[in-house]
Amino acid sequence: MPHNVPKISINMSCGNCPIRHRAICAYCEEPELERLDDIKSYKTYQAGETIVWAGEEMPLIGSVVYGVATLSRSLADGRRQMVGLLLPSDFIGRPGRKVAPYDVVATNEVMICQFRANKFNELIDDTPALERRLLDMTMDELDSAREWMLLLGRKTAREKIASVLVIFARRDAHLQDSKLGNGLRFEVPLTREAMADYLGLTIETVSRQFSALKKSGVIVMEDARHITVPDYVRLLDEASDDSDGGFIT
Amino acid sequence: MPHNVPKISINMSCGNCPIRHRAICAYCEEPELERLDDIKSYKTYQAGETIVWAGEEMPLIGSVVYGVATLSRSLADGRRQMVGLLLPSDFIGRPGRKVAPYDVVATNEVMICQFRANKFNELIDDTPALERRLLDMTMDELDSAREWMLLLGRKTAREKIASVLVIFARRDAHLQDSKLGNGLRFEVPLTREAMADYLGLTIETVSRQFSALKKSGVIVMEDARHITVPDYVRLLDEASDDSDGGFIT
DNA sequence: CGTTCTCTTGACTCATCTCAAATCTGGTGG
DNA sequence: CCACCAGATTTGAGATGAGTCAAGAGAACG
Repeated sequence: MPHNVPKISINMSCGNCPIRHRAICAYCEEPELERLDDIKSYKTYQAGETIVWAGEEMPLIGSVVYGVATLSRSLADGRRQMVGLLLPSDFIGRPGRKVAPYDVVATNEVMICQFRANKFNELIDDTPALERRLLDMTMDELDSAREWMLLLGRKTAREKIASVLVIFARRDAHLQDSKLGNGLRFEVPLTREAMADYLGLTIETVSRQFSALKKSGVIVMEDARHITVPDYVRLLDEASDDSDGGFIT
Repeated sequence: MPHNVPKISINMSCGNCPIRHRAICAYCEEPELERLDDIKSYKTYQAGETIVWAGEEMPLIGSVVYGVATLSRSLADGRRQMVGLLLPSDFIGRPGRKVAPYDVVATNEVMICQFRANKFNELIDDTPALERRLLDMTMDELDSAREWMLLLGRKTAREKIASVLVIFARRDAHLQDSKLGNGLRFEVPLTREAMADYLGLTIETVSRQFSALKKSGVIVMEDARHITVPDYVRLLDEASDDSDGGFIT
């Protein structure tokens, strides 16, 4: 397990789980948590490991506890598009689904809180707190998928890179519990290839746009994976992200 | 009202509504339907009318009864991306949402079964059939949004056009209750501009690809809005849609 | 019949991709 | 400690798919 990751005992109970208040279980109270406790188990996957293969039987349903995984689809000739990024507390699977529609790949070491599928399907049917939480999470994902459609369909390569950097910056500030602002330094959690798949670009274009943003002074690159943003508003501007009316988000 | 649309009385009750078995109310039984009946009203919008403005207060929550509407987002400089197509039975709105994240525009004349927002929010909280249906519909939408991400990020202009034609063909076959197959003839329900916004292209490119597919014999164009597909599998092939393993879908 | 809107086509530009090679990095074994 | 290797990243040169700008052809409408 990476050393900068919360220590988790395999016997951990839901009550002291790090994603307790953001995951599918967020709206549950004690009695419901106990039922979840009964049907869950933790499993870890290595960096690079494919957790689920698209087109094959859906082998699990559960939540990411730590690590980053990607959701992606491919065309027959190998062109690949990432369709989602799974961060801690995000949910994998759909109640009642038999065949997986996407590949799920661990980019880091990933721990998943897995539920036994048939048990979970029963549980969700008579646990409104669980179902409502899943609805809210699914609607949030739908909103981000649509935001991503705007990026994929209409943004330039430079805007795409700036946009993904904003996302990484936000994620990092959230993890560190620090504020977004100037001088922010964070790690790029994906390879250039994964970013290319995420943004609908080639890895060469990703690399070139990093260089271009560096040359323009929008970012400072310590190395390929460590970025400092001298002027956060400038970065937001490069992303053409008009969702916020000028507020730092 | 267009003449080829089901006749709908404004006093129609849920029991004989054309979208009764596919909309948000699909899982409801008589008593629940009656409660919906109480808080609903039908409203029609003209072709071209903007039903909801992104960034403004969400003025309604409800279902499309007939007609086609589009969901779209724009960047500050006017670049526009469609993020969803609303067909009969599709749901508009999110319980509890105050600000609309997308523009909703009627392409046809559209009728919407509207619910009073606060009443609907109350109702969904104690009507599991309603909530479960909304969850299923939202998950379906998430799947199609992700499918669309693959198209936007990785398909060529020609593949994009072929893909959207497959969608129109399916929709038409479904409406007509006819089978998909060779010699299929259908109407293109969107302008070239709307298709461009849908596919992340310009209208010129859309037009050129129509011409190219015509020249290759993949489609026959009676006029700009009426297409015949001599060989349906060929069209599927042009779309590079590998989701089905060769079955006609 | 103009008028207006949608659609098509042409000529040219440019952003991104493709193919290829160089550089950097971390890890391995001698 | 150093030489070597594999994988990740960067950079260059040239090709190309889609965009831009502009004009013309249909179709719909009053």
